[in-house]
Amino acid sequence: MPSGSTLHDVAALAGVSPRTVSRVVNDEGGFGEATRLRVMEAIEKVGYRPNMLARALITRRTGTLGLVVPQMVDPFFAELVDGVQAAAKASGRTMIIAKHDDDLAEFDSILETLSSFAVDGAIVYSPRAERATLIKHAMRGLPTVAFGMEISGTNLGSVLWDISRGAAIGVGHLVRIGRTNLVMLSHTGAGDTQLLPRRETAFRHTLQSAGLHFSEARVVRKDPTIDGGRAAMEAVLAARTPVDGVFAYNDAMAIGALQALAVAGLRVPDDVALVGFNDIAMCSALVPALTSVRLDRAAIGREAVALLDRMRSGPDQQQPVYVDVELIVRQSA
Amino acid sequence: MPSGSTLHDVAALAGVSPRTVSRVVNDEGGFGEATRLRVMEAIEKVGYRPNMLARALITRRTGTLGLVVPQMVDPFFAELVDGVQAAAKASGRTMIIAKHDDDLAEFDSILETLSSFAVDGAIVYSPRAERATLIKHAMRGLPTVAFGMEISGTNLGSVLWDISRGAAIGVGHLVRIGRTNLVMLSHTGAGDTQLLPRRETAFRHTLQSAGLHFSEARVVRKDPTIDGGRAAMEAVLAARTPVDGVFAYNDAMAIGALQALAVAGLRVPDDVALVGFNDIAMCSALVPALTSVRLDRAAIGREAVALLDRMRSGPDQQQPVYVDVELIVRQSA
DNA sequence: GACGTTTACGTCAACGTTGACGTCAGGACG
DNA sequence: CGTCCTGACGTCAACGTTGACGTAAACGTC
Repeated sequence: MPSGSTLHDVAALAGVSPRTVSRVVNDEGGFGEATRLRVMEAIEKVGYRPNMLARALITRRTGTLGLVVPQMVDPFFAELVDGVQAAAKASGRTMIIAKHDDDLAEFDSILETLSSFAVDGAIVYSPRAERATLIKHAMRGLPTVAFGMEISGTNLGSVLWDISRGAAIGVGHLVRIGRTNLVMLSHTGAGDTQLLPRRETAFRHTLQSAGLHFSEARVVRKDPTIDGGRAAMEAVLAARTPVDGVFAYNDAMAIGALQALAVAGLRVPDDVALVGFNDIAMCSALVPALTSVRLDRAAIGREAVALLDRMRSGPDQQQPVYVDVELIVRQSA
Repeated sequence: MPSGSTLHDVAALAGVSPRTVSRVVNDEGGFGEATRLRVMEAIEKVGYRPNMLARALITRRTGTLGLVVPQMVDPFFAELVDGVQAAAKASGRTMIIAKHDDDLAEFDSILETLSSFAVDGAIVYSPRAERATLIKHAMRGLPTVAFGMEISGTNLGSVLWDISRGAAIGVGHLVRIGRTNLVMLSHTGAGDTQLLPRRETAFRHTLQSAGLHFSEARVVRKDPTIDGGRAAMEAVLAARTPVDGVFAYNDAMAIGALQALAVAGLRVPDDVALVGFNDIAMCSALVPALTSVRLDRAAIGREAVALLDRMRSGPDQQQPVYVDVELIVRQSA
């Protein structure tokens, strides 16, 4: 089995020392052109590939980044992965991805694995905004960038987006197009304490500052899924709450709401305007196409990779990076 | 920085040799109970974590599997990842995931990275059913299981599902419920030569064996996306092809068709029955819920991991493994 | 032509771990 | 009491690579 040929094999064939082969492979300089050619030829002939394990054992660098997300079935995360991967590729690194399913033990074990593989850094969407695990591994030497939660310190950085502003823009749009009876379809999740209240708070504040009536009855909480969104919308309609505008916690809930409204014979946006959150790709494929608050996944990815770079070369503490949000207006509102 | 403590540190603290610490860590036996306790305590105190790089450099094993898919934005792949990951976790391995975006060079580079990290095996959904790259890395020593394409040899195995049968079942269901004017929404993809024709062939055969009329006009090809599905369905309606049953290449196209039918004022399933393919999770959340041909992702994952195990311990050649498909009947047909 | 500098290598050790093998004390056994 | 075995360690080298350093020849330079 030609399972592995090493620097020695190449060196023997080319009639030089392994160290010289290494120099050629890494293009360190310090070798003649004739030698280089002989070595390259030998490399070709024996099919030499550098052993990253041995290399990383010494250099403690691998050119590889780890990306950790809760899951990938939600298109938001799948698209986030795309964004980060594109950025990593653009800066010449390979990425390995892992998912933790919101399981804290799994999360810890993933970071352990990444550490032990000596990845150059990790980009992480932490389960339930867990900090302790993150800090532990960062202290042990894993440069880490966290998404959506503010954290800093040695080997730690964060990339954030302004959920509150996003929600305010989304709700503000409903107000601006003249809707006065607004409802928010929100998320029951107890764990997501970092992100959850901000949208609801922004919803309330925007209503109040527009002089519109707010009551607790105008926030319905269900699972952040299509089914949850449909159930929430059905609950609103069943309660005969007057409604001409709906702000959804995420796009999945908005899709569910769209279905419930269709079944009830209400037209979107004529009878009820609808705004989603995250702007997953599917939004533009819906009928009517869904207006949604966009988080620019490509930008998020770029910022995360760039921040990691700065962390590895710059001062210890890096400021959190904010990525802008914007409203993508389509047909539904 | 407590970046890394080694066997030596632990050994010094516990008053034994590094080799003994190694024995305790790996539970090899050959040490006394008192020693074990002292070592464990020292490990705890210095926060020792084994360095996988050094270990793997010798043992050539890491307890880690690589999973390579084209992308994860398509829920089919996201759910496939879930299935494989669950199986890997159940058998005590960690998984790292990578995606190749149907880019052959990227695919090669991913397998290279996995190889150089000495993963214990790779589970791969190859771009455009590419074989050469797969074979190359398998020969160099990477045990590999391929999805959806028949391949075998040293370090190679495959897990397959019967696309033809799935398509026949789906179309057969439309026939059985009395639909006679069937249309297939297919895929323009030129690359997917392995999988593509099988569905169309099964569609034609099933029609013919039911004594129904088949013509090329009854197969419309567009992108395998929601937009593509909608466009395809619109084309069918615009051509005034009589239609009371639709078989879609995948669920995304079926969703697009659902939209086009709704816009045209046709009821599903009363006027037109609709069958999708893959049974992504969203099928059950649609209105009407989508009847679809299911590929059991959990079973696929289990079989792939199990096959990899057999490959690493059994004879060189392993037979391809087939995973069953079934029709999940919901409201749309 | 003596001397410093550069170029093109080679040598050796180290990264952290495990495989192979050695050793020494204690116990069983005839 | 000698022999053999076993358990509980230790020693040493090796995995494949790179960092640190050495060196001999070639190349100026005044």
